[in-house]
Amino acid sequence: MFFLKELPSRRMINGYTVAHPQADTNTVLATLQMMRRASLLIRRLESFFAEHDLSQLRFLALIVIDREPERDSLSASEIAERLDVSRPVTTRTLQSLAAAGLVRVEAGEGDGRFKRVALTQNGRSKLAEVLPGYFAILSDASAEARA
Amino acid sequence: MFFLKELPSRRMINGYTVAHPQADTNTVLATLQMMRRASLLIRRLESFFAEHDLSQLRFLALIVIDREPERDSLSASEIAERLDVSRPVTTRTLQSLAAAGLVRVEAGEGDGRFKRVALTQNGRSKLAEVLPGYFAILSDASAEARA
DNA sequence: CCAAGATAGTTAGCATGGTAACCGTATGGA
DNA sequence: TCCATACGGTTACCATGCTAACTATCTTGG
Repeated sequence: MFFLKELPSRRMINGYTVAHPQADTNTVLATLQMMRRASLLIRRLESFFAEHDLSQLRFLALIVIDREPERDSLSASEIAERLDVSRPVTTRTLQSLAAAGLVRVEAGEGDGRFKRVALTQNGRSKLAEVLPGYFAILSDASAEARA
Repeated sequence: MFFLKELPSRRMINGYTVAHPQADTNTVLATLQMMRRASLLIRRLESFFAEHDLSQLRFLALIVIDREPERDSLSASEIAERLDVSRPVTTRTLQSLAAAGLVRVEAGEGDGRFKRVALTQNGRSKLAEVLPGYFAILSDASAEARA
C-alpha cells in the first residue's frame, strides 16, 4: 500500500463539502490521515516480518490457527474466512508456511474435500519469537497517533 | 490489503501488555481497529476506481499533477516523491495513464534526463468525473467511524 | 440410484506493490 | 578536459492481492 505524503488540501476538500452538506471537511481529512497512518504502519510491519521470514499474512495465518480455543487445526476455508482473503491467496500462503515447516497440512478425516491445517512446534516457536516485536510496533504506532 | 475480521482478542493483547508496561491494551486495540477500517476502505475505493478505469494510484497521480499551483507539469521523480511510491511503480503508472490518454509525457527541455508529465483535457475531465464519488466514499467512511 | 448441483481446494493469469541492476545524461574535481 | 560519480528513468523479476475457471468430493432430488 501507499498513500500521499501531502494529503489533499483542506481547500480542495472544502470545494467538495460545500456542495454536499452532509459531508464535513474535518472528518474527511481525518479519514485521509487514517489511511496515511495505516499505510506507513503496514510498511513498517511488513519490513519487520520480512526480517523473520514472514509476511503479515503468513503471521496472521499462524495467529488464527493458534488462537482457536477448542481445536488444534482449521480447514483452509476457515482460515480464508478469518483472514478475510480469497481462497487462492490462502492456498498459496499455506503452501509457503508448510514449505517453511511452520504448519502441517493433512487430509481431513471424514469429508475428503477438507484439509486440516495445524501449527508445528516450529510454528509455535515462530509465533512466540515474533509476537513481542509485533505488539511493540503497534504500541509505538498508538503512541505516535496520540502525539 | 486485508485484515483479520476478528482482531486479536483483548486477552491476547493483555498477555503482552502486562509484560511491557509502556504498552496499553486499549491503544493497541485501537490501532488494530484502524488497520481493519483502512483495509475495508481501500477495498471500497479500489472497486470504485475500477468502475472508472482507474486505480487508487492512477487517481492520486492525476491529483498531484493537477494540484501543482505554479506549474502544469511535474517530472516522474517529483510524482514518485509526492505519491510516496517507488520510481518503477511510477514509470508503470504513468505509462498506463499515457496509454489511456489522461496524461501527456514529453521530454523535458534543458536537462535531458527529465520528463515533463502534464494532464490532458481528458485527464482533467476524468478527475472531475471521479472526485465527487471519491469524497462521498471518504465522507461515508468518516460517518461510519463515528457511528 | 445416479445426475445435477454445491462445496473445498487448486491452477492460471492479471494488477500493483517492492528491490536490484541497467542505460543515458549531467556534473565536478583531478 | 575527461573520468568517476550522481541522478532520472526503465527493465527485469519477485511478492502478494484478486477473479475466473478447473478438479475432486460430497449431497440431494427425481
